[in-house]
Amino acid sequence: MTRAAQRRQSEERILTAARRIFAELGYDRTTIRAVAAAAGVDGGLVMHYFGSKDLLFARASEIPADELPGGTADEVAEALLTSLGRRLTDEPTASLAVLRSMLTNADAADRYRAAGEPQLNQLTEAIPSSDADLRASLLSAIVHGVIAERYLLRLTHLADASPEQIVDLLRPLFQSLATPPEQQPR
Amino acid sequence: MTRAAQRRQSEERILTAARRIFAELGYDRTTIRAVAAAAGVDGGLVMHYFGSKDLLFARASEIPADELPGGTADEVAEALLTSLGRRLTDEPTASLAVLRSMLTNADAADRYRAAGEPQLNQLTEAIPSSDADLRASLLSAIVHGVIAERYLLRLTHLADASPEQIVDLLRPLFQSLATPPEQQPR
DNA sequence: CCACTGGGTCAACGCCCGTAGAATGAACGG
DNA sequence: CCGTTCATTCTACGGGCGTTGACCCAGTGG
Repeated sequence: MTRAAQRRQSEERILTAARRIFAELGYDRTTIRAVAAAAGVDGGLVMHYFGSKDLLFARASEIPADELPGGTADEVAEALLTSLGRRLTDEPTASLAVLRSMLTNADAADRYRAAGEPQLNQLTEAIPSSDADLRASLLSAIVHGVIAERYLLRLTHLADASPEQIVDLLRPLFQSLATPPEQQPR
Repeated sequence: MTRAAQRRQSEERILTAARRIFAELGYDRTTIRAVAAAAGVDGGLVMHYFGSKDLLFARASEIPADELPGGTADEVAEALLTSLGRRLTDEPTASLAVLRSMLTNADAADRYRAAGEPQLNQLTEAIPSSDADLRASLLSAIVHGVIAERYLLRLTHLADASPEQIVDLLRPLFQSLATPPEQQPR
């Protein structure tokens, strides 16, 4: 195998292992040695490629931004539900790594805020109300609360439920938050 | 000062410092030395009194159970809102210590589950629906999600909002979750 | 007043971690 | 074919941690 390919493969194996272990144990409890062992390489190699544990975490927890399409409050709420349904269907390991670490690691907390900010802004703009920012924050808190308890804490009823069931139960809540009283149809 | 009083005072100072630091940094990042320093004593004394870091955490994070009165689904939902309002008004340090650590510490996760279980059961029993357990879990997830983002992540809009404002926005959501369709007045 | 209990301190041990740097050997380019 | 690059490993250092046990000294009870 060529050297370039070898390197790409090793980096990929390290990143995959890092994502899994960071998501399982959080930043503090994952050790570079453990990641290296899971990837089948030596710890020094991880250093050599990624520079430090912080940088490895940064690379392992890069999250593809899940943009919400603009539109009316109802449409944006529905888009947020769809996005949630997707994240409840296939487990997003990289964002779980951030979620698992955000309460005990400042970097992870920043990354969490940064990842949620565009969604938050889009929600805020779509909600026609003076307390739009608080409503948007509550929506975001609900989404992340559900994901955290399902995947990280594995509370049985949330872990066992189907994505559709959860999304259906949350739909009226999202509509209620997205639609202030003075805008609701009577 | 008598020796018994001296000891009680020292234990109390240690526990208070431990609660604050555990809530701030989480289990892993708080060191016994830091707790001892904050309490103005030596690290060895903490060991002497509490036996181990785990036991100290257990003692520091004892949570007074916040029982929900029974009743109809609506009443229980309102009681849950009241309880939330109380927790949004005066910061519950001990339960923040658990919350901060639950994603990275198995003990904290267990304590979190144990603390939420009675509320969860009471909610489940009050909700007249086959998916009552999922609805109750969602309610619990929302409560904890809001508290976590307000106190631990300090997302500005949630941290700045008044408890009343938050409770008022959540009331319709709680009613929606507590009242399944076939029970709703038309 | 004296023997003793017990609150409190201090220094040290053993462990694990992130990180650094030298060493090795196989792919590479001319 | 040979010098060089580079993927990879190995060994070690320095620091922080939980935990331990010896030690000191002020209350305490008789």
